Amino acid sequence: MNDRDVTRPTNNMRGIVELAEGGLAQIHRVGMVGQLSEDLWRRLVAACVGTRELGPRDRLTQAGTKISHSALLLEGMITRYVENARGERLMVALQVPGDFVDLHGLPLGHLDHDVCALGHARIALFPHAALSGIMSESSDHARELWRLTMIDASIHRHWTFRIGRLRAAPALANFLCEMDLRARLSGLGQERGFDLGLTQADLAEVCGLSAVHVSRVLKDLRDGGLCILRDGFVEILDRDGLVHLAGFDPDYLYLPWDGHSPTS
Amino acid sequence: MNDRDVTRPTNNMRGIVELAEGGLAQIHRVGMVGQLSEDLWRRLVAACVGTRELGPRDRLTQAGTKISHSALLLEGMITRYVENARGERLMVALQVPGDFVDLHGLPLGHLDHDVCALGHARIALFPHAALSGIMSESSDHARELWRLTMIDASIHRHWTFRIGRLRAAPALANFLCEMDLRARLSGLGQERGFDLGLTQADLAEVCGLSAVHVSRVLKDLRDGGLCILRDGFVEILDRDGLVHLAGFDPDYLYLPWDGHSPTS
DNA sequence: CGGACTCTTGAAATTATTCAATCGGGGTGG
DNA sequence: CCACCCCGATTGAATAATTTCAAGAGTCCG
Repeated sequence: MNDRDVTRPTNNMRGIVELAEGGLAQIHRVGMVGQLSEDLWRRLVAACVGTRELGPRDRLTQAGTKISHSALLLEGMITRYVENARGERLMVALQVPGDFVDLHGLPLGHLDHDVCALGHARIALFPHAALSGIMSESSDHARELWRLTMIDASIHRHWTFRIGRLRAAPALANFLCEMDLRARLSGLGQERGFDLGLTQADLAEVCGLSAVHVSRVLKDLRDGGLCILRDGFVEILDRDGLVHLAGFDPDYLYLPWDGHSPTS
Repeated sequence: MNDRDVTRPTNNMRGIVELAEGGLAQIHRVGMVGQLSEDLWRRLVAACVGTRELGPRDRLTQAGTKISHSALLLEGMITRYVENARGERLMVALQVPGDFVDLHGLPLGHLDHDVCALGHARIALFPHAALSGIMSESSDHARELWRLTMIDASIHRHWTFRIGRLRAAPALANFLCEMDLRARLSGLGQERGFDLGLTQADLAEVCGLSAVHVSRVLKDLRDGGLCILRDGFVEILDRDGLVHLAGFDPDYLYLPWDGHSPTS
């Protein structure tokens, strides 16, 4: 219980007045949106109505609330989590710069989960009306946006697999491998490691473990010379060893150079 | 190991010659596709190139293989599962009649997981080219199809939550509640219960448990007067009790009458 | 300095897995 | 027809994995 209470999101929604107009020039392409066509990207930049700053644990969206905009993460990290009536909670996704955070809100209208910032974050906002306009102009663009959300769904599937079939140590290693790769793709992260803004309690919520057990497993990874997590920074000591322990295979991320063509 | 080997899928792909042409009249609308607009449904029926019969454990699609058609499940049940190089395996979705089985293959081009029939199943096939045509004619239709896949993703999230945060008994109860509801929506399933074509080993793969433990937990549910699973049929004795144990809330299924409008 | 948060560690309890044996039903080949 | 075998389910016992409870150390910050 205490593990959970300490990370409750705040409800500092920050008014629309704080939108930074003219921030469009600051929208650079990294990570996932780098896969989009030039033409779609230009239209997205034109459709952006501004950026917004989020502080730690600021909630962006709440389950069940209708939404009219979708957000692209520019800086920082954002978590999406499911919580039931009993307060049991699990993170079901983690977004890095270049990820759309709630593009699925466009076809769905409202979300089934909450969305909140982990540390400081900056997002770009796109009105659903404008996105719908882009979709109706070009079905290729519609498919590109659809595809982004389907990669997100693929990641969901592998998170399910990770939690359901891997033991604590391989599961944590697997998660760290995924984030190491995604962080490097989004411009964060170097050969040495990457900045994962998570506490051990957060990691527990990602992997369906208790915070205490995460502490023990991280000690094992550390003692095993695989990686060290300190102050939110994951230092990779033995990437091959980590990948092997995790049984990590990045196919599910649908990276553009993985030998498959994206569409038929 | 043995638990897994016994349920290995067969590779009886059944040739395209077995397509039952003119089976279009047999495509009735149940379950999820009942949410689609009349107009889209008509176009889908026109785009269908036939139906196909699948036997128990027949594999429909394999991870990594390019696909050119998507399938709508008409009868029976189909499972989607993730498997890693070590043979560890987990079911990540279960489809009932009225569900599109691999519509996400349209924007993705190939799947990250395997798809196979549980018992006997019948599917309707739609060429991606025809579906792309439907999408380009109407962005409303594109959005409807997109929405179906996003509900699928929502279910993924809640499967992750179930496995990551619920104990064995609540998790199994939660899964049974979901399938009870979805089976009734797809025309299977009565007040008394529903036909879930799963063995205990299958249930273990759904909930990330061992088959032995599933057996024990089912005994507890039986002894507790909640439900009885026999020969694949789930008899619901105390639906409220089951829902309570599970902490089940069906919001994540985005049912059309749940008080939210589907789109903005 | 106090308070909140994070991490660590030990010990006990709980939960789930593994191993192993058994039992019954349904099919199959002799 | 019957013996046999495979599969699914069940149960016990031992083991392993993980959680919970509890205490304490270090850090940051007002």
